[in-house]
Amino acid sequence: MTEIETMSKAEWQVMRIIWTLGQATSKEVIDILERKTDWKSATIKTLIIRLQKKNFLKAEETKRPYVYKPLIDEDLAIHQSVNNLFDNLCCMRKGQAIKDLVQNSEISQSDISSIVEALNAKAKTAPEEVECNCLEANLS
Amino acid sequence: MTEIETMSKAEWQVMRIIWTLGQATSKEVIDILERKTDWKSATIKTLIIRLQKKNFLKAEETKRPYVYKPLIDEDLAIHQSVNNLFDNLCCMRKGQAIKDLVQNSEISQSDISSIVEALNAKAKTAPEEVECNCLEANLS
DNA sequence: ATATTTTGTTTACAGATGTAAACTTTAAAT
DNA sequence: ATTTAAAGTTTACATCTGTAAACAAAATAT
Repeated sequence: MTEIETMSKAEWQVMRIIWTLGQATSKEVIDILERKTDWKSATIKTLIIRLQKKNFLKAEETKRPYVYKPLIDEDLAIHQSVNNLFDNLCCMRKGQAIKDLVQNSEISQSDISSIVEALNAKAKTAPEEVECNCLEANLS
Repeated sequence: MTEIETMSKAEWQVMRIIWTLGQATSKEVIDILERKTDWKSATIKTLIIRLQKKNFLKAEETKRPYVYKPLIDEDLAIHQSVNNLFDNLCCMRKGQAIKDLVQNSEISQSDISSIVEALNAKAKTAPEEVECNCLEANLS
């Protein structure tokens, strides 16, 4: 199976800026992150370089300063990260974890409706109980 | 602020077993993980030791073999991990991320109801839109 | 044209993580 | 009492991550 490159916490901060702007120069990223964090510009440069090595970013090198663009879709990255974390959890407890998340996150009216809808659909075939498989040989 | 010790992916596997059993000897953990993974027993021993150093586990050392017990509640650990990850995300996208999670997780009927209830409560005060703050100086 | 500033690349280094062998101490078997 | 087996501790080593300085190349200012 292909090695899944993961994004570190610090790298997430860089990606969020570039996703939000669509593309950005290193200066733009540095200016924003210097306001958000106490990282030195050198640190942010390192993160940009690592993100390129991991193929999360590419530099448009036709002219200086380079313009950095995302190579991965934000929603896909979120999907992968979140599912990767949930793979660690006892499947019996994922429901509670989601509830906890709902209670601790700001969510818009339309997202709330959308989640409720997904839950209603899910209820049609959901099991009464989800069994813990933490001791089983089975991968997951 | 107190340094937050985090649990690595491999360490999660160990903790899940001990949480599920309530307590366990290293042999029990090793037997189960050798069926689940291709880790050598030495690897699992290392994980147990690291978990003790991080204060996630303690050994009952009154008699051999030691009995290892969790020092952190499973739900609390899940809460911390999940929220830690969600802190990385653009707040505008958390709703979608939760929906995605709902669709990709097995959830029991009762958990579904419970989440719907939480969402209904949330809807009472939820904003129409959640603004992206990825470029703001503000922490988080 | 040269000095200076900006931007990009290399090198650095400590701590965390995955992965495990080697060693030590204790308990069990002969 | 000894040998052996099991359990626990130390050491090891590569890669990843946080954090950044030093260096090189290009662009800008003088």
